[in-house]
Order: sequence, then C-alpha cells, then structure tokens
Amino acid sequence: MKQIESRLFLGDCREELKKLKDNSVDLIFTSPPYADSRSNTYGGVSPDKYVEWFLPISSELLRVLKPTGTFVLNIKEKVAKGERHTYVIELILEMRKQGWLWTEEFIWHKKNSYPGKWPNRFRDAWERLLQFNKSRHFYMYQEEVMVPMGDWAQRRLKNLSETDKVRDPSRVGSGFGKRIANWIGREKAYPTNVLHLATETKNRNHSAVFPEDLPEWFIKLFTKKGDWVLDPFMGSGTTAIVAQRMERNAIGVEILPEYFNLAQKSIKPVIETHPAQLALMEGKGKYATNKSK
Amino acid sequence: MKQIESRLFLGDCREELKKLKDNSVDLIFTSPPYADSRSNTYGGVSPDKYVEWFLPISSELLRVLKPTGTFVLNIKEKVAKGERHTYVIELILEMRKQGWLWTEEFIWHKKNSYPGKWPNRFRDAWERLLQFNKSRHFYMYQEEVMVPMGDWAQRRLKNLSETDKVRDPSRVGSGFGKRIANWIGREKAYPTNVLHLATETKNRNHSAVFPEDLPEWFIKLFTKKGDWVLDPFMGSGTTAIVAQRMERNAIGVEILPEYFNLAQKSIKPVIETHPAQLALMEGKGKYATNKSK
DNA sequence: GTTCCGCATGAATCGATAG
DNA sequence: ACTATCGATTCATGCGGAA
Repeated sequence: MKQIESRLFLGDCREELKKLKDNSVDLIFTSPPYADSRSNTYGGVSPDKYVEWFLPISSELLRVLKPTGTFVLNIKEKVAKGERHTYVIELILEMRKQGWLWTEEFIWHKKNSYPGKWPNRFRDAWERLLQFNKSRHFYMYQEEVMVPMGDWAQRRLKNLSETDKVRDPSRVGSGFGKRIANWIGREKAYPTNVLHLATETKNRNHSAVFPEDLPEWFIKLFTKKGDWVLDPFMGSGTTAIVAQRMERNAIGVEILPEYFNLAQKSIKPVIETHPAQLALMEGKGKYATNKSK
Repeated sequence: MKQIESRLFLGDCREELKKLKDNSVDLIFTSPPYADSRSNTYGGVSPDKYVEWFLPISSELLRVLKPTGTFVLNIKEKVAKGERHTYVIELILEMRKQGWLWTEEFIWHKKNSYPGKWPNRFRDAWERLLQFNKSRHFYMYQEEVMVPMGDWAQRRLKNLSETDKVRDPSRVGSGFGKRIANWIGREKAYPTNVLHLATETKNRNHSAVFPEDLPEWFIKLFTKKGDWVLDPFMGSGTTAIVAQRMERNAIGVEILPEYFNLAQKSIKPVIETHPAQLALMEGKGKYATNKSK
C-alpha cells in the first residue's frame, strides 16, 4: 500500500515555490501564461518584459529540480508588429546563463490550430516544448513512450537498398550512421521530437490550455511511479490531474482562485495505491501499460 | 516569347554575391552548410563561430533582396555536449540588428526520418525554415499553395475506402504532396506554418540537402513567373533546378567544383517559354497557372 | 444502436477605429 | 505618433441531435 500525494497551492508561484525544498522534484511540466494573454493573470506580462519576469521563476525551478530531473517548458512567441517576437529565444539564452542546459526542443504540432486569414501569414500550428536539465545525466524512460511501428518499417525497408539499411543519410550534422537493420521485425519504435496532438476544445466548462496527452507523454518519459511532478502555472490542473492518475505525486501552483478551485475539485490530496489489486488490473487500466498515440 | 535565365557562379558566395545588384532578387531560398558538416567547405565552420561567419553573408543578402522579397533560411542547430547549440537563435537576434525582420518560423516535419535512439535523445525529425523580410509589405501568393480541406477530403475518400472512423490524415497541413493537383475542387484551405514532407532518398549520392518539394513550395508562395530566385549555397542545384522548371530566373552560387558541375549539367543557361503553346496546355502543366497579387 | 450532419468554439492576427 | 479595443477572418474537433 502506497500513498500518492497532490499538493495544491493558491498563490503567486514567485512566492509559493520558495516553500519547496532543494532538489526535490523529478519533472517540471508547465505552460506559463504567454505574453499578453490571460491578461488578468500576473498582470498581463508584456512581450518586452517577459524574460525579466520569468527569470526569477526559472531560478527557483532550477533550485527545486533534482539533478536527474527535467524541466519541460511549453511556450510560443507572439507576433508583434508583423514579426515573431524574440522573447522566447532570449529566454533560452538567459536561462543557460542561470545554469540550465538546453537539452532539446520538441515540436508540438497542433493539428487544429486557430483559424484565420491574413495577407502575409498562415495559421500558427505549432508550439515549442523546450527541454531543460541541470545535468547531462537525467532520467529518461524511453521505452515508455514507444509507438506502434505500423507499416512504416515494411514500406520503407522494402524500398531501401542494402546500404540504405545500414546508414541514415539524412542526418543533421551528427556524424553517426544509424543502424536501421536493427528495426526489422520490431513492432514498436521510438518516437521523434515531433508530437502530433489536437487541442481539446470541449472539456467541461473550462477548456484546458493543452490536451492531457501532452503532460501524459512527458510524465511517462521522464518519471516513474511515485516521482514528483510540479506545475508552477497549474491553471485548471491538467498536469496535476494526469500526474495523479498516473500515480505520480503532484505539486501545483495557481494564482487565480477560479482556476485553483477547479483544480481542487478534480484532485484528491491523497490516494492509496494497492499493488496487489493493480496487478490484477494490469492491462486494463488506462495507464497500466504503455499506451501511445 | 519570353526568356528564363539561370546564372550559376562557381566560387565563395562571400565574394560572388558582390556581383549582384541591389534590390534585384525576389526570393532567397537556401540551406547553408550546417556547423561542422560539409567540413571541407568554407573551412568547416565551427558552431561557436557560425554566427560570425554567416553575418557578412546575410548582410549581402539583405542588399540584393528586393524590399518586397523574402529570405527563407533552412537550418537546424546541432547537438554539442548534450545541448542544442544556440548559434541559430543567436543568428536570428544578430540578423535583426542588421535590419532583417524575423517574420515567421516554419517547421519542416521530416516524416520518414528513421526511428533512431540515443540514451538521452530521440530522433530529430524537424528543421527550421526561418522567414526573413526587409519590410512588412512583401509579396505572398497564398492561393498558390492551398490544400484540400479536411471535411471535403473526408467525404470524397469515404466512398473510396472503408476507413470511416479514422478521419483522413492527409488534410490541411499535411497536404504537401503532388496528388493535391488531382483533387481539383472548390473547397480548399490555406495551409499552416507546419510543413509535412518526406526526405528524399533518391539521388542521395549527390547529397541533396532537401527534397525538391521544399523550394517548390516557397517558390510558389513567394514568387511568380519571371521572378528571380537566389541560392547562395546551391549544392547540386536543387533550388535552381526547381526554379527553372517553374519558369523563374535563378541565380546559384557554389564553392565546390564537384557540386557546381552537377548543377551545371542539370540547368540550362537560358530557356524559352512559349505563352501560346503554354496556354493550350493550361491546366495540364504542373505549374501552368499563377495568379498575381 | 449506428452513422451522419450541424454547430459552437478556440494560447491567433490584422487593420481599422477610438482615445 | 502611440496604445487600447474590436470586428472580421477561418478551420479542425467533438458533442449532440437527427436520420
């Protein structure tokens, strides 16, 4: 019998994060208010002051994250005066100065992007998922997010020549050839750094900023059961809800009472897990096995 | 009777670009040598010196581009010491100081990238397509790249296949293939800034950096027939070949004689277009139509 | 009970209008 | 001239009611 906790804090994360211990969190997954949106939150941070506003927070996050942990930041720059604003890429540079390692940038392809038409711009259908770490040696459970191979292997391998099967020519800058022969006959494959998910528009009365599949994927990838997951901009609690369902301890901070109350309604402070019973249910529960999309 | 020219230059683009007139090019599309790759070219630019190396070139490009023109830069940072290197985002910031507008960032999702695996990292399946402009008022022929709408495609395909429950995945955003031309219908939608496109596997011994569909899409989007297209890092000539086929004038610069010769073999210095004959073929030719703004 | 169609609804962006 | 607000534009999704 094991306990899974969920600790929710109502308040400004710039203050609330101070209550957390050093090196205590395994995964931080969050989607902070984008510049000039959710304008009543955090005073509606303007694009020009975004970096300045975020740096004290990322500094605290650096403190509470375990050396083996990971910080995943979902963000996208707005258009200002016809240009993409530079606050996101400036933030990357500044966070590196704080000591963060910019390990990777995943792309979230939003299949149902916001509609609209403009004379010199198409619809924005992607967001950044920036992966930061404290050290090069972080935990990553790659097998947990493997995807069915489908007909990829069959189709590709048939048409490839023998040399093709040995080396990947379309590499980017890296000096490695990839042995593709290892993949023949396998049923599952590792995913790439491009995620295809639709935004959830109709979820009760309050729409989540991101679909549950998004935190779910990263929680599977970077934590195991019983680990601690933190979302300093919890909103209505998507990250914490998913974490609890996946039997990870959760910490959530939200500044708006309206959202905080929604989160509280969906999340129990403590749940008990029953290993024996769970074993019986293995394969039936939604997160008992490695499901993938 | 109209002439379409293709001017190829053998040499270092830092020198060759000086031969071009101010404000004379409608579209620059290029994929420069990535840091540390093509190492015998340009002395094997190291990541740490990449920005410093590229800025004089982008300065020349700014000079030769028409105020209504567009510069599309295909690039992706490599991994160094476990981190994504920052030279690309630093380059964006520095180019803005030169006077470039960072209008947009398209994502090229490389669909058929092989499933690879490193201990800390998944396969990199996307690259940046950075759009820069000299002014907010550039030409963009959006109708030229419209794709069939999702709902429309679904109704058609429903009669053909029994995959009812799964909606057609090749809809807007993924509609990048040549089959679109066959589905000549009313209901089309504008694409997004995420491009789904497979990497090309044939002709790989000549190391085409990108598939022909990539320059084709941007040439359609940002130029009309008779416009001038420039690729300062021509390689084996993919951009110039596509430009000529689409009846755009092309300028290509390549430093390596081996690649330059390959390009020369595929490209004629001058071709003649016959409006009368073309009119008869209207609707059959792949690039027969082209509306102006 | 299926399948199908109508409808509301978004981390958007631009240009015009108002203060 | 500069910022703040607002209407217009547009399309994938999933729900609910209808066939």
